[in-house]
Amino acid sequence: MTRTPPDQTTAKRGRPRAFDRDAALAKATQLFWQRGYEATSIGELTRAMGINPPSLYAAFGDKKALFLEVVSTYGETYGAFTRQALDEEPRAYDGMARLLREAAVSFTDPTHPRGCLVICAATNVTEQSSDVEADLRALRAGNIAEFERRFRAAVEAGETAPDADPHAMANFYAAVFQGMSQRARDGGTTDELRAVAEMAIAAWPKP
Amino acid sequence: MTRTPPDQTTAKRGRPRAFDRDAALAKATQLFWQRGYEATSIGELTRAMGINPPSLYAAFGDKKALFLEVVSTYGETYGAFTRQALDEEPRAYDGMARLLREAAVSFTDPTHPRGCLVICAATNVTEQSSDVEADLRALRAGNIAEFERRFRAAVEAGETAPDADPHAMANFYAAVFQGMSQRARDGGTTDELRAVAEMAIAAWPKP
DNA sequence: CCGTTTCTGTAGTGACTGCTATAGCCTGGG
DNA sequence: CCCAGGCTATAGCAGTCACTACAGAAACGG
Repeated sequence: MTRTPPDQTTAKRGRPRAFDRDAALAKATQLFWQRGYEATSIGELTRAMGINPPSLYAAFGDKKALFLEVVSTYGETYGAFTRQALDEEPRAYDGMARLLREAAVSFTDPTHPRGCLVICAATNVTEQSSDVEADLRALRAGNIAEFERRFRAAVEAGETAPDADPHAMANFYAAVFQGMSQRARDGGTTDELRAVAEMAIAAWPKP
Repeated sequence: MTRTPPDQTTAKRGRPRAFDRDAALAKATQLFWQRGYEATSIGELTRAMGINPPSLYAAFGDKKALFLEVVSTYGETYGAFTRQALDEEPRAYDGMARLLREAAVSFTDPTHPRGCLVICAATNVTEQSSDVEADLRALRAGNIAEFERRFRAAVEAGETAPDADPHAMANFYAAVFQGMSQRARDGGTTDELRAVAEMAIAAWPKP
């Protein structure tokens, strides 16, 4: 293990890297997001990134590590709106409504691939990549658990009908969110996704 | 083009087939359903079907044709409940409710892979299989169009609020259905999917 | 019996997969 | 100025992919 993780502040001995690491990562993100993990080959990646295989492996480790880094930065950029919506809105209802409405826009944004990378980029996978699939699955499970915690607090705070079930609500809104991603991939328009969001918001068990 | 399509009633000249074509197709269905189209290799298929590659190609054409035949029989068996629910229930509300409740059971049935094959078996795909992806996409689009037709009739029949939007409703229930498939793939239980179904059913715009 | 037809297993095809050995290039520190 | 360190490109690794040429086996009609 001689490879240094992304750490651009250390001493700069040796020949400097000839490409922009962040720009290359962004290119990889686009490809993985569009085609998925296994359907994107190293050849496609290096071509899009404008580098040769040894440079990719020196900079990112291997295909799996590159993908996980893509997923990580995705969560801090494109996918950050979900956590923000829940964190910044005082009431769970407002947070979930904002989350779904912003998803309708983000999932159909023409400046990047459609849908959510965490949901769609590692679904059809061979046995040898089942750990990558499991990683994304765990991310999704964490998000749903976050939904449920938020909803449980909301029920206790009287923001819902008193008999509302936080677990059921978390599963419902997760299914709607993941369904919206799927619909976006299939070509659903922003307005169509917005309509889905509004019907799901209207299903909130009001107090 | 000397190959004969599945036609077991024609004259039986030549050496007879040594394996059960339907049983082999069922095995292929399980594999494609579980892993997806491209992640399932001919080697895995022939091993599971108990035959050699030439037998597979003689009986089914090629990988793409085999998959499409799998999809076709899937629609007449495992996936038939969706059409039946809408066709057999006089009221659209009852049809959709039944469809979602049966999906909660079917998507988590332990006797076969989870979720819906049409939704999940060709999502991450290379360029050379984009036609397969498009085929399933078209099937999904057809189902949504069917939802919308059914809902439009329901609105005109006064089975909903008068200002209900059939297009929005079709998109909403399609998203929930596809989301339930995704949740099932991620390990969601029958009861959790049932809870999702009930919240979606409760969102029906009642008259 | 023969000849035709179709299936079967063996053993490959070329093209691609993720990945890397090697050698040369370019930089810093001493 | 030299050398060590890290990046670069070329070229190629073993393995797998979907698919098939070939020859033998098993059924039919005549």
